[in-house]
Amino acid sequence: MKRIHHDQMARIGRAMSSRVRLRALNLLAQRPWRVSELAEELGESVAATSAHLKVLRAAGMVVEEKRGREHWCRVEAVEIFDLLVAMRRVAEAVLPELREAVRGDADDPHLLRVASLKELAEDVAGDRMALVDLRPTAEFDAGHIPGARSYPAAKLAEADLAPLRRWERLVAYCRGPWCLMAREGVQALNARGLPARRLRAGVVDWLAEGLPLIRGEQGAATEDKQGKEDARPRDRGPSLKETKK
Amino acid sequence: MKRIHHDQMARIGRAMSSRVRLRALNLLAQRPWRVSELAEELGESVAATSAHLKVLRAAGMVVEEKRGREHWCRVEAVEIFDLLVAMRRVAEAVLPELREAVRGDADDPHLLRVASLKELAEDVAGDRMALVDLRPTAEFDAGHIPGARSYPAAKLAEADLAPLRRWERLVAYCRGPWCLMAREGVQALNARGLPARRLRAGVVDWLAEGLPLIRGEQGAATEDKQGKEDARPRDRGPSLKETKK
DNA sequence: CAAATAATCAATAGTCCGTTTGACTATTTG
DNA sequence: CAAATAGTCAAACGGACTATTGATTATTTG
Repeated sequence: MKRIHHDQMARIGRAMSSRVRLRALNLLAQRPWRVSELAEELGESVAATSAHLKVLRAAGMVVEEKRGREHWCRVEAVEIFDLLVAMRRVAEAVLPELREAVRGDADDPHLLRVASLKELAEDVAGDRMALVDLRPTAEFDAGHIPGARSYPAAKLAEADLAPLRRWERLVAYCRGPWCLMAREGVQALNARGLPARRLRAGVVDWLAEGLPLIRGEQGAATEDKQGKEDARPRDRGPSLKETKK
Repeated sequence: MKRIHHDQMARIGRAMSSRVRLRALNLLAQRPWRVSELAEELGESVAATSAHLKVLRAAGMVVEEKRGREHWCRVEAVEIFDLLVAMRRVAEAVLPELREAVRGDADDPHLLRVASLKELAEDVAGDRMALVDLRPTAEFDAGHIPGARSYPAAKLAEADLAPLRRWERLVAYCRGPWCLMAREGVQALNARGLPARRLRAGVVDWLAEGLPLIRGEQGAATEDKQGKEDARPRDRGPSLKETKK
């Protein structure tokens, strides 16, 4: 009886034992993706991506929904956000290379040191600080930290930053602690005279803390809001529909 | 740069992608073990166990210390307890077989329904309830829930249960939610007229909640405390000593 | 209905895992 | 120092994993 349980749990471990699948999971934690879209972002072939998604689905970590000829994949179980954070914490605590990277991060003068995300939420709610979401529009729309403004890193150069100049404290976040966009985005903001700092946490950390996200566009940032209107919102539904054994 | 991080994290996933390694991790979370001792408990050859431990060490999840000709292995990073719990929660939420097992568990009349472990800690501290640790003595000595009394499941039949008769509420726990000892132990206690219930949580859950364990024997339960005096205490030290690349 | 699109599937080849076996190293004990 | 003990290591074998290729299915569009 005991064996079965660990056998099952090993499927979760296996799902998270590949670089590609972990990257995919992190992307899927931001918003639902189509298979080919994901493949492109990952730099993998569609067939390979499809196979990886099959493993993730078999482990129940990703759910797929067919819409016409497109297959939309998403992370559904909220427990997975906790797992991703717990795993990252272990990796950062235990693997020499990552420990060093974390130590280097701590020296980054652009990094915001924050006691807790809840406290940050209060600062934002009290308008004592502006929160900038650097992720692509589709990810912002699928779910962002309350009060955040969308300034996609890719379009920062042409963005009108005037609305941001009235805050003394400016904090930017993106997909997570290892995401390059935040580093580059913060530098770009600084170069344009804005005192922005980088938040290590992303929406995954936010959800793992039990804090709520806000869905839907609200942009107001880049005037051209670009297509992507088909990016369906994250649906934190009651349960997974199928795991197709 | 991003690739490296996910590559590293994948090592953690890989370490947890095998049934045997997961069982080993769960045992190592209870107390430090010697290699051959672990091999026997797992029902695997020493060589195979050694190989698995090598993987776990490479992932930084287990540390080894040589004492004479014996190699003692243990889980050192506290973050790992969180990870084990998070992973179990995902597995139970997402995998059909385990969801069913959990549902079945909920119907178990012997299962204690408890709001939070902290509340349980208060009940035990206030002497409104007795806590019984069913694990082997060595594991109890390496770390147990404060207030728990050691009644190893293996020796319940010969144990003197008289000291337990003065409580109306009796709760037993063991290695974790899937451990057979708790089920059998609770039945044995009930058979002998004690109104014991089973606690789903084990010491891993306890630690993941940030609650403290107590170390050292205090037995008083079975008069013969059996050898095992060499089982060294869990050492929640500052960091891992080496990962030997 | 034919063409185009989105994705899966099946077969293949190369790689990586996990176990076993027997040899080897280090340490203790007589 | 020889024998016993505790583990690791190297080779080998079978099985599983991953990426690629080309074929196949389902759906939409013209």
